[in-house]
Amino acid sequence: MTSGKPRKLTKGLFPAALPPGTIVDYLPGKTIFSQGDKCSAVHYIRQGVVKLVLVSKRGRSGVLGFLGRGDFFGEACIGGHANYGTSAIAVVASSVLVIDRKKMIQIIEEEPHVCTQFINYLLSRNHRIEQDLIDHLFNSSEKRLARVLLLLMEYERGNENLSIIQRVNQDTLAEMVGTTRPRVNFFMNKFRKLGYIHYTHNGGLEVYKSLSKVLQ
Amino acid sequence: MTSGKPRKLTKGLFPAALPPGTIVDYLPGKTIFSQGDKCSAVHYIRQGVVKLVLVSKRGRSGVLGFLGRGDFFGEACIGGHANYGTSAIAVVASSVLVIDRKKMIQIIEEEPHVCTQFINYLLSRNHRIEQDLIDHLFNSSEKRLARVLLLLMEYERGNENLSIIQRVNQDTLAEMVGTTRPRVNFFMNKFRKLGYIHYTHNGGLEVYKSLSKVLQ
DNA sequence: CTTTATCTGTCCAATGTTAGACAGACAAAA
DNA sequence: TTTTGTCTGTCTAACATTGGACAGATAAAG
Repeated sequence: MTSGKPRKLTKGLFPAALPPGTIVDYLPGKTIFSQGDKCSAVHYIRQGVVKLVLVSKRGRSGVLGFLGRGDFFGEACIGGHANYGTSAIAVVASSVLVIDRKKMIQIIEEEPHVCTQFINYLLSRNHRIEQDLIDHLFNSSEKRLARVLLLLMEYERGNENLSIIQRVNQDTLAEMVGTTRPRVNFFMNKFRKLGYIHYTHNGGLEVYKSLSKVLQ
Repeated sequence: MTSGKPRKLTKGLFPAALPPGTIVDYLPGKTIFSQGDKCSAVHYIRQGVVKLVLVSKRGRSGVLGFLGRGDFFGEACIGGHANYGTSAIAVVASSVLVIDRKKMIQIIEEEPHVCTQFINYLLSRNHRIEQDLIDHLFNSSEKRLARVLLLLMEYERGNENLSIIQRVNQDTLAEMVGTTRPRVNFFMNKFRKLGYIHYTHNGGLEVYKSLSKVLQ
């Protein structure tokens, strides 16, 4: 581990080293924790997809992002946050390792290997959020929608069962993009007319690589 | 450090523990590194304010954020990024500790204390970026501008010399908010008419707490 | 079967935003 | 002094977006 070569986050490397915790399974749509709940455990996704949802002061809700296998959430409690800042909701059937905050801090302090891995994870997570911010800084909602769809397709590939896009409706897309549902609908139809996406017979959604043309 | 109490990032705790590096001073407006440069060192702000600037594919530029004393930047290279993703520019006279990537990785691996502190830092940084993203998800550019001004005033208070806001013109504000300069101008005048901000005789800008009313 | 709930497709008026331009104020440089 | 550069204030037409509504399709629940 003292190699000078750039190291990348190795997804799924954690489970072995992680402290013992409770494994909890969630059905699609189930709430794992709610915004404002007391923040006492770190969560690690063993399997599945989880979305982080936020409700603004004025009651609007937004999706902060989707997380998949190997991602942590609720990790802010390590840094001393008393309450979760978002709700976490399972998008597909998901298996989550729940690790007590104290245990997590302990193992981070005692296992240099876990500590450096966690740093790598945080850096990559950081980068992802930053990309989202950049997306909002530069792109129109049409482009943001295209980007969200393309990102979702990556999760799709990671998961064997093609069930994610089935579960993400135009409302959720609007919350992710930060716009309204009619607007999402407008662009979805546009993308369809341009042949960038396709609605399958069984209510699914196919996103083609050509959609990336929208991002110029 | 095995206390169960929530711990917060202690700003300015790093310097003693950080590996030896080169201290470099920058004058206001000087570029510390440019987007695309080879990424071989982590930077730590001993004193001053630095902004991270990004140029999009289509040539638009945006400000990703301001960083102050105790913040790191260019830390993505720890995670294996080969090039800096943004430019870093000194906003006021700044003193920066430049730490070789390998040395930083080494000390993180060898000093549990540094490792946990760095994790705390990354968590807090993460939170800040997330707040920016939330801002873009929910707020209009008027509110984002108000928020940016209020955030800048916090830096102002941290620094003895009231020189930051003097250096941040409407162009930069537009880049931070993700809108156009005339739009910024429009809102600035609106805020002024409402008595939320005030242009001082010497070209400075005073932001009053009442500006937070804009954020509802 | 009927009801209920959910999702999509569509429309519209009001509002927000962009991209470009141009003039005036001002200070630093020549 | 003149020039140059930078910043603010202002305007406008084109365009993007919101928020609200409503109807139809479809599937699940009673």
